[in-house]
Amino acid sequence: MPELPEVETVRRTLENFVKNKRIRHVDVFYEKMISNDVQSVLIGKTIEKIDRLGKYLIFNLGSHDLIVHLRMEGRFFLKPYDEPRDKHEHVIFYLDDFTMRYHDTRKFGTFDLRIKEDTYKTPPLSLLAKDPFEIDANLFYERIKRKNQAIKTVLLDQKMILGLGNIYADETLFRSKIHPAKKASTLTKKQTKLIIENAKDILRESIALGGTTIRTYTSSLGVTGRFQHSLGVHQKLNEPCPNCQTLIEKQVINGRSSFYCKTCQKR
DNA sequence: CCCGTGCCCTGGCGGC
DNA sequence: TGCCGCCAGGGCACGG
Repeated sequence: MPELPEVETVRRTLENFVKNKRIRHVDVFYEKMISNDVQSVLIGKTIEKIDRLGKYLIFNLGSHDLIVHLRMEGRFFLKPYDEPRDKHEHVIFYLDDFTMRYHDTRKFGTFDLRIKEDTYKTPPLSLLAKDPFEIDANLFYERIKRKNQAIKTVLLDQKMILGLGNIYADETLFRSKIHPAKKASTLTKKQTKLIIENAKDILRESIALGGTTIRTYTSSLGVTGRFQHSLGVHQKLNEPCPNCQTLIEKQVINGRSSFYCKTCQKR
């Protein structure tokens, strides 16, 4: 599941190859992903650059932006024009001299076209909070105090704090020694600041290692992340805690699997 | 407004 | 070996 570090890795890698390339043609094999009118706008546009906001990629096409969310399994591959289509390739962009193909086994990914002026003024991007690098700790604490949800749920809420998904939320709470089911409103200011600092550290470390390659999600373009070797608790049910050897437990919180050490992480 | 639930989708896995 | 049912999960719609 690509979170901020994985999406940043994709952005950096992909931009190297497709920057200043023109979209000559687009084939869509799953209509729910891109509608016909969107498709026609894309043709003839040049990919000027690729930005990222949280887990969204923003392809700058001059007058328009194409906003892409990879969700769980979305990936881009670069292939020659004549390479046969894989059954999970749902959108093929024919660029100047090769194709950029959107591959997504679960078809959860999304494409949204906006005229440039609207990109950051309209949903989904207009609704997003700031990421851990930009967020104001005092304001975040004020908002967290009024939340009746578990802190894990709050960290996954992109309107509260941007860029964390299930992996990095679990790891942030582990490093902060806070139980994922702890009510957000009971956190101290000190704990809130600790969460932000640890989230920054973890995201930075992961970006430096090319993200996390776990289970379903491997990046494309030959990039294999290495942060999975740094994980403390996520997906480590019944493995010993790296701090105290207590076996890692799992609890479903608001429908999301949450891994934690019951000894290190206080409720 | 706030919060919880179900949905989207399909490969992979456990159980028999 | 084969088949069935269930699970994973980010964001959003919906309902209490």
